[in-house]
Amino acid sequence: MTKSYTEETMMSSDPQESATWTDECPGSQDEQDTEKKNGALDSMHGDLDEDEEDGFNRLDEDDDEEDEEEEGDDQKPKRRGPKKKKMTKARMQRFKMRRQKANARERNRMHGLNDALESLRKVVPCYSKTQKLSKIETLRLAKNYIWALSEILRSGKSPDLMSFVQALCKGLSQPTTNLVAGCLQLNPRTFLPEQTQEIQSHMQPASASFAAHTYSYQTPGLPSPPYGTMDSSHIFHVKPHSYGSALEPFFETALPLTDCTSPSFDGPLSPPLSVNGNFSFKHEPSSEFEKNYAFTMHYQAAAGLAGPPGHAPLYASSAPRCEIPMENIMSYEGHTHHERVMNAQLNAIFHDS
DNA sequence: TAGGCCATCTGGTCCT
DNA sequence: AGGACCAGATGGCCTA
Repeated sequence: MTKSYTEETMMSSDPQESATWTDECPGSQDEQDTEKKNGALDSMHGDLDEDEEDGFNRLDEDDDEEDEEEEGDDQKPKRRGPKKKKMTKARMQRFKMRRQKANARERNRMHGLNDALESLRKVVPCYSKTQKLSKIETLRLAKNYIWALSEILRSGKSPDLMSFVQALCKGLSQPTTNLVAGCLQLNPRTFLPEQTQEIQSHMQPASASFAAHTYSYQTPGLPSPPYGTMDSSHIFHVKPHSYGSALEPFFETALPLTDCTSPSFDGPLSPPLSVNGNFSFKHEPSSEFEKNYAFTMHYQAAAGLAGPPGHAPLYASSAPRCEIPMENIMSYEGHTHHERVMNAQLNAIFHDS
């Protein structure tokens, strides 16, 4: 929705015509919804318009009835303090005008909030114009992403793609997890705990550490599943048509790897892979597992940025690489100059030194 | 049809 | 007094 309910609009709308003030703003579905809702609500007020005096007198009567219930004695004063002002037609109009202005402000405020959320969607992994993440999933994914990037900077070591995706998907719903995996062209089954254990055995220490972090936190207090579970079991419940099912029986018996009681981390992780899609991954399967599943991400020379000098070589690991067409991960269109600058900076982080 | 997600309205509270 | 912010309520849309 792009409509902006200006104060002029609100001010120009005669309260007497409140049932139709939104008719001046036809447009999108949202706008039409707004019109419908406003119309419905205004029609309620419209009823008040017709007999507003009666309506507010009824309110007063209700209050009086309450007083009678409370005090149960007609001889006692019905109300203490200043007597309620009678709602005259003029006061009713002012009230409606204030309410309309407040509603317009609130709409604009929420639109601003949604705009900010949309901006956030564009800078977290797996941005898609067609399949938008929900608000809550966007926030969770962003939190994971920030955590993952921070962890990379802190440790100066690059995780493998699997660990990164696991971190990204922490606490996310199953559909979102599938979406992230799909965006990264990963088989969600590779997140399975068993696989993770095997992966970790193949990992370079840094990656293993990263994965350990991945499973060392949980999202407490989240609502009903699939949200907020520390284990990754929901990740395995992928749609059959989305991914291979050769190992399905195996995964169905998978045991949770995660210690769901650990409060050490409250958010998911996400790899530096999406922001601008410029990271290079080469696929050189070096193990049977990797040949089957793995797209192990290798962050070139990520070390040394956050770590002590001379730490960089840690990242020139022998970990397998994969080449991921980043345009599939995130669309570049719609990114602002600022975002591109940020992407360039991130690239520098992972490619320099 | 139930549940999830969303936009909007609304009244309350706090701040300027 | 008026605006910002918040949370609850409500109803629409969509999907499994």
